[in-house]
Amino acid sequence: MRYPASETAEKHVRILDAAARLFRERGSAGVSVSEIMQATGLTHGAFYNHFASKDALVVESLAHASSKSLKDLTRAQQSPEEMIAYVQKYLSASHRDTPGDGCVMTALGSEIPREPLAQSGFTAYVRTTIEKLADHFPWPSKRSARADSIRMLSTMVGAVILARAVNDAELSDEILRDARDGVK
Amino acid sequence: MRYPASETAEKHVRILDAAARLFRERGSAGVSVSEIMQATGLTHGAFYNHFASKDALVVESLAHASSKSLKDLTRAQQSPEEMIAYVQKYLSASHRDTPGDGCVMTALGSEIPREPLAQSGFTAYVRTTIEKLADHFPWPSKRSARADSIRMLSTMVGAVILARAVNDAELSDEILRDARDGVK
DNA sequence: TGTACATCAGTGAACGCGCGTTCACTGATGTAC
DNA sequence: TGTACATCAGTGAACGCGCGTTCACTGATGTAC
Repeated sequence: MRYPASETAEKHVRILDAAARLFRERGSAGVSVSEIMQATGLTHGAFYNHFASKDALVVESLAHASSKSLKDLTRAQQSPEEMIAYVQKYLSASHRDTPGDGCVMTALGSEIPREPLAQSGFTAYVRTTIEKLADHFPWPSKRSARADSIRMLSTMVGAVILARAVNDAELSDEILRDARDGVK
Repeated sequence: MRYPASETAEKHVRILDAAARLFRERGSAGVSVSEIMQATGLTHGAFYNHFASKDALVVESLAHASSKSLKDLTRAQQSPEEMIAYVQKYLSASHRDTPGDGCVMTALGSEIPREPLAQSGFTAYVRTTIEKLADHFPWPSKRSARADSIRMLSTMVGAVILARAVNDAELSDEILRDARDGVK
């Protein structure tokens, strides 16, 4: 049957939200179209009224998630203290424990090379993050800010990925703690 | 038909080698049992004479790959210069461009949390790598060597993952270069 | 404002496909005598 | 040393399953008059 036009756009966003969360939690190959549609309260057949293919959803949902993360970073630009807080939160147990709400780089970093269609969006996300960190984090020298930003982002991404992968809680906490201590 | 007993063990290792390479290149979900067996010159049916399941192969082949990587690191323990060279090589374009021969952390880091059976082996690999870097890399202070080692490993892993994921060659090179410069 | 009809998002059965896994069969190897 | 037979790794057809995708159908919504 036909549905109110006002609801269609809202459902589109709900699919994106559910997909962005599930893909970050389980990888794009680890979630089926049916599961995503079930999470939005619809059936799988309706999916193709919203997206051309699962691949297209992967691309769009990761861009969606990245854009949300960038909004948080943009909000933190207000002050050096908030930039430091942003990085500390990135390296927190709560970020480690909620990949579905977290950064796409840490949730899917090692899978992106195998998703060629998602690489351009991902690259833009990495580039913008590097620039914002370089421009607004309180670096000792402005001359080396960009290189410092790249190194810090690499440490953040690597630390969260390792902290999630390791099945020893103490080692995981230690990795995050040491990474945070390197920022202070 | 029956085959020479001497060849059986050798075939087992060939399966492990092919699996370790393909899994690092394409992820464990991205490679089929048939492909792996084809890569060793056998048919898929023979697989179950060597391994109980695909999951078991994932576990064993990643342990196999990790143990090979650790041998390289152990070889570098001979001198501080070789430890620095090891890290520089880790952060090289050649490591970035050959994930099938490279470090399991960078090839599969963000997928390990979804492979519970592989986590124990992975954790042991991370722990040993941290310890070897802490013990043999020329750190300025022995007191902070372990925390420095964890930070450096995080940077190495994050930088190679980002350098592989990004589809802009300049940015990719820049990430590796800046990460290397942080080590010198 | 009321009526008749076209629209189109959602449903759920059905599709082809590739996957992990099983199994009856093969036949050279290894062993018992 | 020679012979008879049991062993067992490899083959390839077959299995059930879940996947992405398609499609005929439904019926409330939006529109034309």
